[in-house]
Amino acid sequence: MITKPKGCKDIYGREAKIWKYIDTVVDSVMEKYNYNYIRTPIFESTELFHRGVGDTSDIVTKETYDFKDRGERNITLRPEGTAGVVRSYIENKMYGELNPVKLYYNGTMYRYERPQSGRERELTQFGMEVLGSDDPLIDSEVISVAVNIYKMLGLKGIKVNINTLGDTESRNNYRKALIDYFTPHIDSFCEDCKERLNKNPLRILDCKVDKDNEILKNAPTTIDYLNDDSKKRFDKVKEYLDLLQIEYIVNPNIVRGLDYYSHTVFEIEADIEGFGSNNVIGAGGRYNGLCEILDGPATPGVGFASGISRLAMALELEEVNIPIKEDIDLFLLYVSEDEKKYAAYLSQELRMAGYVVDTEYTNRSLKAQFKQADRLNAKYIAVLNSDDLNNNEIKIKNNITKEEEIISLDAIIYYLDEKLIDDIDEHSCDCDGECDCHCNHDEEI
RNA sequence: GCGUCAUUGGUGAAGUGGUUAACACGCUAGUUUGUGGCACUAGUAUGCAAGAGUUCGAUCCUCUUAUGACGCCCCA
Repeated sequence: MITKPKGCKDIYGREAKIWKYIDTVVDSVMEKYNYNYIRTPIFESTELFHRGVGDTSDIVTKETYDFKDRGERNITLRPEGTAGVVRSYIENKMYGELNPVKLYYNGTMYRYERPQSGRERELTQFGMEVLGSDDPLIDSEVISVAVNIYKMLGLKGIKVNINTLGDTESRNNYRKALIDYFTPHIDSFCEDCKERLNKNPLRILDCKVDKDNEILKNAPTTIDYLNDDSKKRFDKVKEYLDLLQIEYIVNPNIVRGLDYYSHTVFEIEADIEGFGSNNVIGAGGRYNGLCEILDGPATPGVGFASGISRLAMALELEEVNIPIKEDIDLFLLYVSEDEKKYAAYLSQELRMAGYVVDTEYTNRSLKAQFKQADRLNAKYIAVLNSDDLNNNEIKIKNNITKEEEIISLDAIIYYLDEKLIDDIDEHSCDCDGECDCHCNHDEEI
């Protein structure tokens, strides 16, 4: 048997519907904030990611899907969305357009990782990038978009952690201060932290092993090393977040691994039982240095990304009421070939008129067809009977109340119209629109 | 790259070094004569992830590989 590659997943059935629902919410919120959808290639020149990420971490050396194509070009499957979007911004000279450029994407990413909770080799992320503005309001807006998407989805227990790394100067000073601070005490830390000391000292701050180490608790924080401009900037971000009524926690241990990050960084957690060791559902930050690294004009940027798979998991764990259509309007049953032909004709007519109609395709017994109709949650069923059809009539049955009526074939659309509109009025998610379930009470998705 | 545990049918799974791999759900068909969902009956793994080894004999023991779940490193 041929199986899917390691760390990949087939999304189908109910799960696929949840994914699609998340996509619709993402689209609608992004559109309201006037972000434009962008699709960039799933693979890019290897150099794009190598340059963007630098060679300090394991990312480039062991965690990307790299290959040579038949033309000997070095290709990498995109491991994240930002680099491709920024490349596109530069290559298409979007900096000459109305700025800032506000973009969002939604697509698959590829990381050569060992699969575990919330980690797959093929993952789907949506994200957003704003290029061409250094205004702290944009930082706040990006965070608020993220939070509002989660709220619209119906997630509760959303926690925003923010921090600032300051500008390059502040960041470098801080890094140096951290090394100076930890070096005399490094023996009391775990082996991994000893490794991190010179490679990536910021990572010591969120070490899982040493999280209770007293020395760690008294470590210098980024905020102590901010220069005045950076400090003011961070205050502004917080001020705007307050204004937007986004709750947040300043968490000095939030860091980003890569050098191009500066100023605002944030992670959004969802407090959900059974979510594994890592409950971060989205993260982002400002990357004012990236555009230049990629040979573009110096352009400030800020972005955010979130994995769909974990969001879907979160929605299921929280038992969020998701408006998923799980029924059909009408199921047509038949026995003879003539009736089958009429079923084919009628189902097409009704589908074009806007109804969700299904019928029998495997020539099963009538009994089996009734079962099938039930499994599909058909609201109405109709057994096509040649005698009725010859009289220009059809027997249609409400599959919930079991009421049966014989109506004229010509009237079937009017009949369904009337009946199904009634049903829609009655539709509710048991909360009468008063709770925060965010389900759509007026239309079905 | 490292570690722990796992892998039996469409599904949930029981089970044992020795001829027919339990039970349940599901599915298909029949009893039912063109109005079902109940009930009853029948059918539904030539095989216990793959390969190699130990053994008279292995689904069960050993090794290797693959995949999965979870964790470490890393985390864009």
